[in-house]
Amino acid sequence: MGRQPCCDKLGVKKGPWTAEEDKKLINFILTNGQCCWRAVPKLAGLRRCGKSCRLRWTNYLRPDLKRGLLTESEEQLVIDLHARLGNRWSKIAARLPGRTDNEIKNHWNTHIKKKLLKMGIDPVTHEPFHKQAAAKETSPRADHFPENDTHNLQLPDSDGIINSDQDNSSSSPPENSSSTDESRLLDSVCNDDSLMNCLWGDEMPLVDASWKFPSAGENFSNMGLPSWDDSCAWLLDCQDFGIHDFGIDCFNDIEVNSLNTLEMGDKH
DNA sequence: AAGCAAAGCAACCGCAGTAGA
DNA sequence: TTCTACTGCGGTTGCTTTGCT
Repeated sequence: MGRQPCCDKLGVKKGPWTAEEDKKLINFILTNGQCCWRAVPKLAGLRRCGKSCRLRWTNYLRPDLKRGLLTESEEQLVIDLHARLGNRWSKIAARLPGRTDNEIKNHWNTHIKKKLLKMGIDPVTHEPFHKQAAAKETSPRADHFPENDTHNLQLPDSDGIINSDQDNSSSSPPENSSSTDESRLLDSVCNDDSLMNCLWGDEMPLVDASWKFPSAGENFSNMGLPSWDDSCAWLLDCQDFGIHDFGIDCFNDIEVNSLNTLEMGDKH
């Protein structure tokens, strides 16, 4: 007869995670791997909903996460992907190793949207505003808000990918901005067949960032973690508690050294 | 230094699809 | 086959930080 509810809601803590909670969650997952999230809070000794644990882990604690602002090229990639995929942040995030959908979504809403508006580009349709205005005059059907304009976006095929021959108008850089370095970068990306194949291949990330979780008893040292440049931020976070508090003794000397170096560099 | 507003971001909410009982 | 939990996703909220007056 059904299953137990995900969490009883009563006595479940909400709001920002404390360092102590993070520590418990990381410790638990590093020891036991990702089992069913519903059981995690109980087993880890957390007064949190399983959903909240999963979110915290995937958006913040995962060791393969990059922290910090998106680079220019990442940002440009997001713009291009958004033009093709729309607000499907998880799909977009899948093409940017080490980035979460939440992070990209936030970055889009706070930075990229404004940037595009400044450039005179509608962040929803990726069309220059002047072009839209012209279309509005010629077509009464265009008389609606872009926010609701899902038809104006190219609908992807079953793989979520738009045919490139239909894509020229929506994703090619608008005329009034084509002289920027960013659009040139985008051009080069779009013109690179192998790269585009990689980009638009079925569920194929730019870099295989699929993060295999160690099964119980296994640790991270032999599972091909992403580069230390990419993942060090996570460890720096861990430094808040002391890395060995997690029982992560699997890091080799080089890794710990690089961590120390980064830590030194981070001091300001 | 204090107060206010804007920006940034972590976390929550609710819905939809999927899978198990 | 139906019901319900699980999971993932996108939208939204609200707290914290930063910048300005």
